[in-house]
Amino acid sequence: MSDASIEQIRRFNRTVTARVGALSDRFLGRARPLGEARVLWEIGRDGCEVRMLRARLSLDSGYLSRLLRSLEASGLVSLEASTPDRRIRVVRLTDAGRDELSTLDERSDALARSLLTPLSEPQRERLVAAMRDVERLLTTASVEIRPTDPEHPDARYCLAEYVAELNRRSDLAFDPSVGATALPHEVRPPAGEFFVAYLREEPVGCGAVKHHEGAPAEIKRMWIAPSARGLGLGRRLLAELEACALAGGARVAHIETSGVLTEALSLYRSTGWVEVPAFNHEPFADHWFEKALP
Amino acid sequence: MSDASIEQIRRFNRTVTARVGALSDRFLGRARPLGEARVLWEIGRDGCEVRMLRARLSLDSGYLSRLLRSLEASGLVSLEASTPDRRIRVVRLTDAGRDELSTLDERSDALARSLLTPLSEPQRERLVAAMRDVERLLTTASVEIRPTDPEHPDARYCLAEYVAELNRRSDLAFDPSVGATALPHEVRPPAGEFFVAYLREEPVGCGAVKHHEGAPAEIKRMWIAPSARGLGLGRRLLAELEACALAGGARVAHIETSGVLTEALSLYRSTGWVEVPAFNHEPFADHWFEKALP
DNA sequence: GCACCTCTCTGACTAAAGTCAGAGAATGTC
DNA sequence: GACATTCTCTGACTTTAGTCAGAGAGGTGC
Repeated sequence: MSDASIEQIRRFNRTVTARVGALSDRFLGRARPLGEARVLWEIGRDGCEVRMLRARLSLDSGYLSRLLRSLEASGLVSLEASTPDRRIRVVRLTDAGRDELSTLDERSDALARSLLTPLSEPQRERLVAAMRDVERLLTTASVEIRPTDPEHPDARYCLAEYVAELNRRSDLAFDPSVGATALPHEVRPPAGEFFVAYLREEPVGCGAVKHHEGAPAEIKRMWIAPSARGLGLGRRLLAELEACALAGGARVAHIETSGVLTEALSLYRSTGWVEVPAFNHEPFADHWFEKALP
Repeated sequence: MSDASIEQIRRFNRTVTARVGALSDRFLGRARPLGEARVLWEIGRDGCEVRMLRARLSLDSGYLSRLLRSLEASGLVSLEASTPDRRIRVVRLTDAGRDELSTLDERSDALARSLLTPLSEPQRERLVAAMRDVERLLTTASVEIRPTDPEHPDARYCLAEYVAELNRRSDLAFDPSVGATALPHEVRPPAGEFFVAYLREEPVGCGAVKHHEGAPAEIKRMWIAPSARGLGLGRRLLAELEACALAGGARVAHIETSGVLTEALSLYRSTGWVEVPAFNHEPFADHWFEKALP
């Protein structure tokens, strides 16, 4: 990480927050306090739980409560108790709120246009492409991979999605409870470890390691949410899992997978894993890989 | 300007202001209101005139006055009257202020590092490169080209720099008052027009048009500040001047220039101008161009 | 010397943003 | 059924941010 990189990022921050940040605040905030505009924006067309809002905007509960009250008084949102759990409140846009959001959208478009108009066509293309890169890489950088209990709701959610995806893509019905080889206690310290990848506090991937004293560690249940693919996240998660296996004392790691998971196959092949003969009888597996950990 | 471009910019704004913007506010602002931090930052190591600060941060004079008072009370800055004009006040950082600025710098570096660390080396390189592109293109986009009176101080500044540069780069001494062909009244409506390019309210380029009823318009005094080169600004300024010539009724435009201005030569050649025999006797000129306006 | 600038400061405001402690309802846990 | 927990709301605050009108000191041009 060179000084020149750091310097470049600082220049970027300066230019972008000055130009985009300040402008977008002005654009969005006109005629409505910025806080309210942000809330309105974040609620979105489909409504949203209040606690979600609080988490996403990281606002004080009292403050948010007041903001919502003010929006309700202006007739832009309506609040109601959530049906299953009546402590939770759900906020929805009224028709007027949707109109307001549309004008916010228009302003946001106008801002975007104001950035593009002074540029020539090739410059515009380069700007948009560069913005796409920055946005994707910052998104990638903001993913956090955290050790999580395999029975934590987020872990369960990921596992369920993983199974659903396998079944969707494969003819064989995969039932994780039949011949289960990654039971909670097997991927929980000290036997192993389970990781969940979070993007803005939402689970978007998982993976597990099973330690085996004096034998290769196993990497299991690696999954990335479709919405988070193409960010290079798989590579990062895999590196994390390998590091975990190594830290657990393994010198070699094993992975088995199904040929229907084509992204996984190419990921393994491009990161130093070599295909080996079957080393177990996982019913859904048809490819087996091995890697020597450095 | 496609919808996809607009959409991409909106996504960018969202991601970047959420990630970089909010973070950098938090990073910079800790233990000190953001307003004060920004002022401290903008004063810089070498001190600065108060009116400069006001212009650059576009703050109300009363508000800035109070911010400076508060910084002075914390012992971070000292104020003194400027020596030539005692109305103007100059702010300087004290030793404590410089320390404080260093910690701001460190935080800014830490922020930059926090963006890079989760990424792989190739990703880092791409992020930095994309940030450089975005920063440069946004800078370009934020340049405003405004019609300005040729005797306005900003216009005079640009002209003086233009002359100085010609003399620096050429053996011939160029004296704009000898055989002057772009006198103020010639490049002021209705006879012509003078343009100044502003970047953050500072003049970074100029150019003039002289209309000639029923004859080719002349483009004159085109100059871009060295600090603003490489932004594609010359091309934009030239387009503006051509548009002005066209709006003034010309169907053809003329430019003469000196071979020492190599960037200008290649700009003209790459934007549809064709070299023609000398059409005037400008003492410093050795290349003459013509372009049919669409 | 006079009128007219320019730059800065002060006082008197308002609005927005954010914090904190605690109350109250609904729910899950044993 | 008691108890802890979760989620939301209220009241009482503080701090930032920003605006506006006007005063006063210092300059410039004639």
